[in-house]
Amino acid sequence: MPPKPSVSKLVPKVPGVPGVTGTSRRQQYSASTKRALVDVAEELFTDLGYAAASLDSIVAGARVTKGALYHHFSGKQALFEAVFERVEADASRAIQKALRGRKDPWEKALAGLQAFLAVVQEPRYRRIVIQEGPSVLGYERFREQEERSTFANVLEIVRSVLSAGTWELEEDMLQTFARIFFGAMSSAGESVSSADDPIAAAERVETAIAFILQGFQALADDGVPLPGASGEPA
Amino acid sequence: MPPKPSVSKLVPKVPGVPGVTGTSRRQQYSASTKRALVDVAEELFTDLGYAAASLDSIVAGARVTKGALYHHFSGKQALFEAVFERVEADASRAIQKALRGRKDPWEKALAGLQAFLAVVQEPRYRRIVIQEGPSVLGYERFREQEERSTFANVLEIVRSVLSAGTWELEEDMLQTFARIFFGAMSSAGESVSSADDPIAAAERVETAIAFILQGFQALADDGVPLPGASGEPA
DNA sequence: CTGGGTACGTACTCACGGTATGTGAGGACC
DNA sequence: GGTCCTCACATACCGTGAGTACGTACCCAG
Repeated sequence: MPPKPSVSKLVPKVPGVPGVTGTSRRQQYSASTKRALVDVAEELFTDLGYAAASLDSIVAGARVTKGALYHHFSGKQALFEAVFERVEADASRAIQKALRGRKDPWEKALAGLQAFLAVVQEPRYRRIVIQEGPSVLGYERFREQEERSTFANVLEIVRSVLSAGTWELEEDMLQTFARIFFGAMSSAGESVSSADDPIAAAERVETAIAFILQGFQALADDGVPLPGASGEPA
Repeated sequence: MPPKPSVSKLVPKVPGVPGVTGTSRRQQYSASTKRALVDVAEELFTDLGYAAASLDSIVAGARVTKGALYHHFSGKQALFEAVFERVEADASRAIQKALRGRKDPWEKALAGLQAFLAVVQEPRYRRIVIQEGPSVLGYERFREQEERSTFANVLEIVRSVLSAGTWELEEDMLQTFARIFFGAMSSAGESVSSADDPIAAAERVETAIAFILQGFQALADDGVPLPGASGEPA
């Protein structure tokens, strides 16, 4: 027996800007429902976690059915990836915004650190990227994603800081330092967000990182070469 | 209709040491099946991940039924926790073993670092603890577990190193430093295990960490106090 | 106005975690 | 060495949720 489609319950959903050229109304509707799916998915994944957020509840929240979901995404994991990428992109933008304008490497580093610590506080970033990301995407895909978003920022900062002291060091070693700092900041960020007093904890992290960087400077002043350096410190 | 129990297909499983006192044969059998369940679960969780490893496949591998599983564990998550705790405990023991005997804090730090890097290479540790741990256990429980196993080792090392230079610093700040180093080593460890040349990567990590610690020493020699220090450097 | 294709909706299957209930082998006690 | 009780499982079943097959209404081109 064919399903009874009932009366057309088409509500205009989102009208969209009328003056937009190039996209038909159909495409606008489609993009709108896709966005709605990602929006609801982000919220439910954040609140309940990946496993506990059922597709039924997601499509219900977006006021569509599974047919729509499987039209736009190949499955639950693909939907999660879309959410993941958006959260990561937002985080990356927030950090880059904090970096904009700063010229001094050390100032950049501090600003970047603060922005990163702020991002790690966001529940959606903690849940979707840090907590569920590795498990759902698998480590390989997870690393690939981070590599070209948040980690890229850290790498850039570390590069500018380490090459500031007229050091020239190998790319491998720079990557290693960036990894170390990235991990340090991630872990520190978590401890900040779960601390009783996050503000004080953030300050402690900042002073600790600053202290480490200060040590770098002291070594540079003493003429100690960076490991893997091809040039000599000033 | 009551189930037909068929013929008793009881094979002796594991005889157990006959001379063990205090435990009845029943208890020995029970403990043996429990161990078998955890063994198989560890293997399947490592190879397939938490979600993809079905309870049916686990009980089949252990040659029991779900009745046995639910007699020993309250559910899938509880089984995972048992696996998790064992992997963590093994890792912690491995690190402590590497530390045993070393007296010099710097030597201890290096040995601990090497042991940690070795542990992070193990597939089961990577998969169960790092990858699936936060997602399955939830961040709170995950942190609690790490707090009293692997992280405890790192904390001890950091404490001995930082207090070696006649520094006396606040517990909060020490925790912060330990967190930072723990995260740094975790992240570095991952990059090591996924590198093309893990041995060279491990060496880079060691030199990088050593360089950071060297910076600490340089600052100490220059009379720069550690942040949050109540005492003065020598 | 009419075909075609897109963007869904409907109804279904199957796998998997969890549960209710049965049962037979220890082991304690007399 | 019989009796009885309990523990350590086995069996059969259920609900949920991811994924799928298929149908259909609406938009746009011609």
